[in-house]
Amino acid sequence: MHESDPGSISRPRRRCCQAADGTQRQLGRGRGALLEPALLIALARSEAHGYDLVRAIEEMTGGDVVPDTGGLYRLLRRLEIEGVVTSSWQESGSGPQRREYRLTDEGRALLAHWMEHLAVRRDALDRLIRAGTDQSRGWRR
Amino acid sequence: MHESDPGSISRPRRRCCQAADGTQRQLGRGRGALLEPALLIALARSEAHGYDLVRAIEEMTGGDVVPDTGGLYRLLRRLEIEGVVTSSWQESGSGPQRREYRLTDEGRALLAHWMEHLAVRRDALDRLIRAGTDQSRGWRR
DNA sequence: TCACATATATGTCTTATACATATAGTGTCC
DNA sequence: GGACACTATATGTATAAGACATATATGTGA
Repeated sequence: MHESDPGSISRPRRRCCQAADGTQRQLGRGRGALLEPALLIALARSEAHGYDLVRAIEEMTGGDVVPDTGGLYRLLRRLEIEGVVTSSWQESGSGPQRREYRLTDEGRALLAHWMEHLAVRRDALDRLIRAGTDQSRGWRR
Repeated sequence: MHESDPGSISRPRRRCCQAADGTQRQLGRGRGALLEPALLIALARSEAHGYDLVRAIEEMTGGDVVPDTGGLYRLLRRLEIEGVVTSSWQESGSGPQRREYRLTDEGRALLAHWMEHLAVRRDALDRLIRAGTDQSRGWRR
């Protein structure tokens, strides 16, 4: 019907990233779909427990991806249900109990799929960045 | 409490991408947070109406980002409310009515912010891909 | 008349993400 | 021994993006 005017204009405007405390910990409002592949890559390197994975992922991405621990554990649970990882409680000596996760064959297959995927996404991202950079250099139209 | 075993194991397993029809149109289950920056970049190049933007974005990303039209129009509306774009109906001759969008100064500022952001994300993605590739080459631990 | 392309728009369900919070063990510093 | 910090796993919940279906209107060509 082609109607409707947008409401009465401008607001504070959130940034495209930014956590609640004002720090920039997330990638594009946190959404870059990097958590699952990062987790799989970390686990392909070595079996690990959840808390380790948080730091492994942070390190692998140069500090740019700092997973939410809640989300990470939920993701691990989901991946286990889907047969991508298996887990077992460690009967270690000291400290709180820890669950150790390892990739299954299916998990390795999924990782391989993700790798192709990330390459495609990087290409798309590169093209976008180039388009945007050319733009700001000023040769319009 | 540390309890709970995940349910009775494996399921069909969705891919990390794939649309409902089996085609691969999305990036990582569609979530790459590329739509907003792609739209801003396209609009920085030239004012345009929504339908054009779909194709411009597709072209800019080498066909890897095919925006959902519904989401795109909703995004445009949101951006207008936030003062990032302005729009006006075109009184063109033939065809259905079209709304033309252009970036505001605030929009250009947001784009600049996005550009820094995309660069960070690309670096994170590169590190991830490198970590995963090294991994599959087999030098474990 | 019917299909198709252009063009804008809404309805709605699912999922990820973000953030807060709960819990428990272990060490340390005063 | 109490306060605190760190390790470790987990749940509750609100929001927002995304995916898909569908509605609408105009115009073209078979």
